Amino acid sequence: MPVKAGERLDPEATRARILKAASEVFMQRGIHATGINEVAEAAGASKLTIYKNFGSKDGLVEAVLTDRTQRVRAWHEQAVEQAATGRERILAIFDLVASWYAEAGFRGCAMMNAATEDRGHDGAPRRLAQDHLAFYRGLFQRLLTEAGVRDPETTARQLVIVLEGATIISAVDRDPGLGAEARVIVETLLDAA
Amino acid sequence: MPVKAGERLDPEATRARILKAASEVFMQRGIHATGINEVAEAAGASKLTIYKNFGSKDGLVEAVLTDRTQRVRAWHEQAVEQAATGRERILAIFDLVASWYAEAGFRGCAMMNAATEDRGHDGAPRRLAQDHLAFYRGLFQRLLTEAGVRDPETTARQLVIVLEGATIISAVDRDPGLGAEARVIVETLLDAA
DNA sequence: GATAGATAGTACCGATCGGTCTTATCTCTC
DNA sequence: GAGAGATAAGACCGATCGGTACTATCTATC
Repeated sequence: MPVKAGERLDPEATRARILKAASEVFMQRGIHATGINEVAEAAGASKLTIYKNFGSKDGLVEAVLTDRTQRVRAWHEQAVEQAATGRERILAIFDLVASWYAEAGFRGCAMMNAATEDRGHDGAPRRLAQDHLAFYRGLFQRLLTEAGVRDPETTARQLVIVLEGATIISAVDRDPGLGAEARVIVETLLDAA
Repeated sequence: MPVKAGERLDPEATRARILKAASEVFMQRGIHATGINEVAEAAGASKLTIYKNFGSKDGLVEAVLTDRTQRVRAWHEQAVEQAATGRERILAIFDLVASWYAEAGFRGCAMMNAATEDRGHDGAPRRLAQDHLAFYRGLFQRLLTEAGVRDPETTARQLVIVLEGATIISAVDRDPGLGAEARVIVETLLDAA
């Protein structure tokens, strides 16, 4: 049948529903391992609607990753704003990711995972992953400058290394404790900076 | 034709040749994206020989990763033995990985990449990746104990985070400078430990 | 209420994948 | 030199994939 009986006809909501379902199934099973039919079933949408909205699987992947990085950035900006000092603001980022590690079904960073799956290509996944890393570098550098650190650029790069290292190990080992461990490293690096 | 004319008939060498070719093509293009036919062509072997030796693609993947983790461990043990003090030995590990980051076509850690591609399954890739992380933890803990660090277990976990973070960022950004950056972090952590 | 757009469901297509099988030809061992 | 094992080359199979086409039916708009 067409349009589930009694439901509103809302293209925006349909697109958002597909994005959410695709994001979840891509994260849990991997992008390459997930077929469009699975996305359609998970989203309660038809393949026609998916291709009307995103053109191709690559287009869907790019849209999912773009949506994801934007949401993650917004969450970080929000968490930072709710903390007081420069140092507290930096630690707030690691408290936020620690809460992600503790979520059921945590599978790492969507952008790094996609870039890893798509290695060998220089397409959207790798570009978006690089942009995502650059966002972290910029955010840390801004906060470190506010905190009066001597070399914000260098320390920012160090914090990104710690963040991504904790993320991938947490995903592989299914260990939510990496959030606390990363925080300890960050405090040491901030003390030394 | 059969057996390339004039070549020795050496099953061990054939198996090793397939492992090497599969390892390279898997790393460059991704495991999921690489078909058995591509492995066969890269190895100069037939599909029959591959399936005789490894049973299935999963078997080949497991053999490649097992071979890889063993080689990496041996290289690390060797690099460690050639350095003098406990601290120098730890830094020797990061000098070794820094040289990997600088290699053309560096694509990250084979075990982490495979586990990421295969997320959603609890098969050999994830198990071997966990074993690989455990090896690093054990090696660092041993060296930190030799160096007289107060809490070798905690510091070892910190060093693994730095190592894996630098590795994935180097792979995504194609930036060999991550090796030097990781070394600086490690020195800071060792000074504080 | 007529028209247009959005959508579900499903069949379908060509390509590719993992895996099997056959054939022929090489090397090695006795 | 005869038999056994190893190997290359490639045809083949069923399943699945990304993507398209078609039909039917819903909602939104005028």
